[in-house]
Amino acid sequence: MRTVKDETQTLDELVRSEAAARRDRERAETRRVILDAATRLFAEVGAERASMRQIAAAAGYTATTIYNYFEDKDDLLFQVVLDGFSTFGDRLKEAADGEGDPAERYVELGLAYVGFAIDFPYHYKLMFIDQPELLDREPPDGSTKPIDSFRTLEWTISEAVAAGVLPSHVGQNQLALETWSQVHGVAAMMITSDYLDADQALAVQRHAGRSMLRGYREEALEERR
Amino acid sequence: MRTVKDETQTLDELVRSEAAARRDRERAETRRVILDAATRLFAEVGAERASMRQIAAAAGYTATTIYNYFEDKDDLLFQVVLDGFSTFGDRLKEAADGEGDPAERYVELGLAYVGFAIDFPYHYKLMFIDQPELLDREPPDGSTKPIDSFRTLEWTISEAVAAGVLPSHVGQNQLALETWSQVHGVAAMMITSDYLDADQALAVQRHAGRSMLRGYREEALEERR
DNA sequence: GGGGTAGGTTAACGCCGTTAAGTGACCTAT
DNA sequence: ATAGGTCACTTAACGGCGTTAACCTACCCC
Repeated sequence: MRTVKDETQTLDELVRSEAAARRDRERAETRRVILDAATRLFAEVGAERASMRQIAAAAGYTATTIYNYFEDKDDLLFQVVLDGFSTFGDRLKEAADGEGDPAERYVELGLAYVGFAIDFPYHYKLMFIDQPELLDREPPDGSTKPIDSFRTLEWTISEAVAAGVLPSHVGQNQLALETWSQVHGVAAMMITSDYLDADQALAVQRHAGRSMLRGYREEALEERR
Repeated sequence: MRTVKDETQTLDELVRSEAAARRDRERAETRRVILDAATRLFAEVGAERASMRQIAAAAGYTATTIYNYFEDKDDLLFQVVLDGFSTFGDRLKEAADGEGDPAERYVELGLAYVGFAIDFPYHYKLMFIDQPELLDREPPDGSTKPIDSFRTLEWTISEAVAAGVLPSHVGQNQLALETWSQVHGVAAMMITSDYLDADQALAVQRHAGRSMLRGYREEALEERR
């Protein structure tokens, strides 16, 4: 009944590898389904109010199944947040790579930041308001840390300093913190309070960002006198 | 056995009113004990993680007793937040009434805002980050709404506009939103992230606030040309 | 002194996140 | 072909949560 050893092994391995591949595919698919359900529910009712049982039911499973794919609720949240940071990083990069001089790009970066908060308010809330400690968590798969999305900001600022648009004696780190605080303030106010809707937030950022830059530029000019 | 009608009534009423007074006093005292325990626990472990049972135990009661004094956990939280807004309003007023020209007071107001966040980080977190919807809630005892604390900000801004330090064509409401967003950004970053400690937050506010003002003033000057 | 009331308790409900144990289908190997 | 093992998934349970209902008891008032 047995064929030559080589052929048998080859067939065996083929069968085995195809089975393994299918298992992997199905596993990834289930993981995706759960992750999508979690993202939707976190977005709709907030991270705290979305329960594991609800998420599992939305994905077509019972709560305990989630623990086959994620460590716990916190881990599930983290994976959702990682998706958010990926988009966030892309948006910032896009804005920073746009046309215009360093000053213009500085302003555009602020608008892109607020724009992300407008387009993904629930992600923003998770990433920067509710679970800011995730900013510093190391992704298990070795990809870049969330906080690295901010390299774009630092780079844009250093270019602006080099161009003489921002003052150099303040320190680039402090300028980055000031800028980040300012844009985060607008985003956070829009998301958590009723006093700033999306349109107002953009208007506020447009004017406040330019005013900030204007003040900085004045200081940079003085610096060179 | 009965004495004259008048005397009897007087004595009766005296006894009754003293008993009632004692009841009221004890009731207020118990309420205070619970409120203090709640404030401490909310501050120490966060509003979400502090349970009614823990708060009650810290106050020397069982959980259900709290419901004799507060509607529910949310109401308890609100009362803590109201205390915070009282202090907050005082701090802002103090800064706005200080010496100096309108420009100086504008900067000082921003520093006072961040200063409150530094001195009462847990209150700030409850008031503006975790439960911002309480900003608009009406206090049951008819006292001023939390959001009214911001009248000081609006007043300071309108003085600065009148003095020609801030541009007038932007609108005072928008200027207030821009300013509030900026200071809130610094406060929120300090409290929720690890990238800004108290000293840095003050340094950031000092410089960013002045830069902002500088940009605004430039614009106000142009306006009059 | 008897009845009502106010402040406190215990017990319970239906949630929550999470773990342990069990079930059944499919894979593997003889 | 079938026994054994693995893996996805389920049910059951634990302790804790916010909150309500029922009860107890000490005091106030008539």
